[in-house]
Amino acid sequence: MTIHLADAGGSGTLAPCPHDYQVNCGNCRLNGICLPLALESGDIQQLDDIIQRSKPLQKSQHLYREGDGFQSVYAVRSGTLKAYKTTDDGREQVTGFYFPGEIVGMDGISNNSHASSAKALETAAVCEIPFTSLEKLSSLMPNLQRHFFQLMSREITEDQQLITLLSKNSADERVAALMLSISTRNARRKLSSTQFRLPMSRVDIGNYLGLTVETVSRVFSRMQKMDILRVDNKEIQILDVHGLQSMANLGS
Amino acid sequence: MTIHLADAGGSGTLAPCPHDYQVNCGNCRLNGICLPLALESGDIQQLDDIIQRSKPLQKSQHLYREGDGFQSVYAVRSGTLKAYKTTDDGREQVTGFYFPGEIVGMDGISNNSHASSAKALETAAVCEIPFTSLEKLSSLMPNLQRHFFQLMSREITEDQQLITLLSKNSADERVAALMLSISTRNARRKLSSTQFRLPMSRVDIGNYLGLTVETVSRVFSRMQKMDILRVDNKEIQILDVHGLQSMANLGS
DNA sequence: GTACAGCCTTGACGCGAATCAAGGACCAGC
DNA sequence: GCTGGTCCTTGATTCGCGTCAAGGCTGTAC
Repeated sequence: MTIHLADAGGSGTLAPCPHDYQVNCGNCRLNGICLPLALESGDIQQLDDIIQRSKPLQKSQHLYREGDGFQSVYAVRSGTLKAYKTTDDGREQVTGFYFPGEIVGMDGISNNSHASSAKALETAAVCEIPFTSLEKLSSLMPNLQRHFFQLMSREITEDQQLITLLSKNSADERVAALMLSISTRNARRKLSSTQFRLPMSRVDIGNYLGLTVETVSRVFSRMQKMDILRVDNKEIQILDVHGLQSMANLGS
Repeated sequence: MTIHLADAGGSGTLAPCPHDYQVNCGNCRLNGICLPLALESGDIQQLDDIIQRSKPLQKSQHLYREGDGFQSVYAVRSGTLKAYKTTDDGREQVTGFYFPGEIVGMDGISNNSHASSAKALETAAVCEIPFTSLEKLSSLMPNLQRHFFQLMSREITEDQQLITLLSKNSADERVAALMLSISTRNARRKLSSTQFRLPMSRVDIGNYLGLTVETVSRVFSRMQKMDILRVDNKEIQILDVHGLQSMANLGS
């Protein structure tokens, strides 16, 4: 038996990867929802040229940490990441979960340093996109520039939805909204929208939704009792989508 | 007596303004903190050429409404705006306050339609920046492209700070943090950081911070009793900055 | 001046989620 | 197998803020 992965388990930044894992934007099955969206094949090739692929992150390994110098944004290729900030008193605010096809790291652009940390919730692979290269390419490719503006704008509107959720909605509504969000994002990737495994812990969910673990757990129990969800540890099955939607009770 | 301002008081979108109010980016005293930041004078002229200035908005007049088609972003030149979303049940979530030199409307880029409404809290003037023109100019001027990326990224990090505030901090801490934020933004514009008039109502503050009017009012009373602030209706005087900071108890 | 509307403040009370506490389930390592 | 650690669940209690209610203040129109 041969060990292929040298330098495994390091907790620092990514090491460059000697081989490319035979993946490129042209043949990646996420290219319809990821950055290459709206690019023509010639342009995709150019984008592909600036992207660096490295060995996967292990569970709980950091992609970057709060305060690290900002160099790149990252497209998630597989697995899930969480972005979070740590407050003075050591508590954690999760600012987002990132699934395959989604871009993480855009909060580092404003100060040239990352405003949050990003950590793998399970084994995860990312495509590193050096930002200065992306900027140059964006100047040449209006579609890319526009798409990246749109991605940043989407991050803004999603954050604003979370703000509303935290400010106006009950614990039940918050958890229901998160389940629906995960369901929708799964559907985008042609996965089941009614049955999935949560990549994050109850603590992470609580830290994202502004709730304690106990409350999250109680909400799951309640939903199970109402036959809206079947919950088996991290396995979730949505039994009643409409029930879940009316429980989420989302504004506009 | 001659009336110069025709078409006053309309509640719709901005009417083009026949004259330019003798303002341009080159001589605007906000150009050190606004979009022209980091541009050379020749470039500033080009930026100035795409900007449309129109007559001021009256108090409570809308700049745009949720769902309106997205055409432009806006730089605040004077006065204050609030951005907000209305939930199904008619409640209002304020997503931000915008002071002179700040850019509002970036949440419309992702869907080509505004995700929130923007309304003047007092008489306010804005510079309208048509987005397609801004995109073209950005392709030609790397500094402008970068700066606009940074502005969007800052909006993201600020939203994330609000998320943390809503999720982790008490009513006292939230109000203290807002007062400090306003104080800082005043300082940026060379105004007093310790004495100012709040442009927004208690209701707006509550809708921004996820609190009720009553709670906001109680917090102000408490701060006054502790000699941290002097509150006279909308006039605020910060008596003890350090007290206010420790009350805000902000993470990282 | 008076009247009215909108905004702000203060008090009494109740509810929902945090906190505190205990125990069970699952997994990795031995 | 057993052990220890982490994660999850459930119950009892507490507390901060929302809700309800009443009244005062400010500004504007007349």
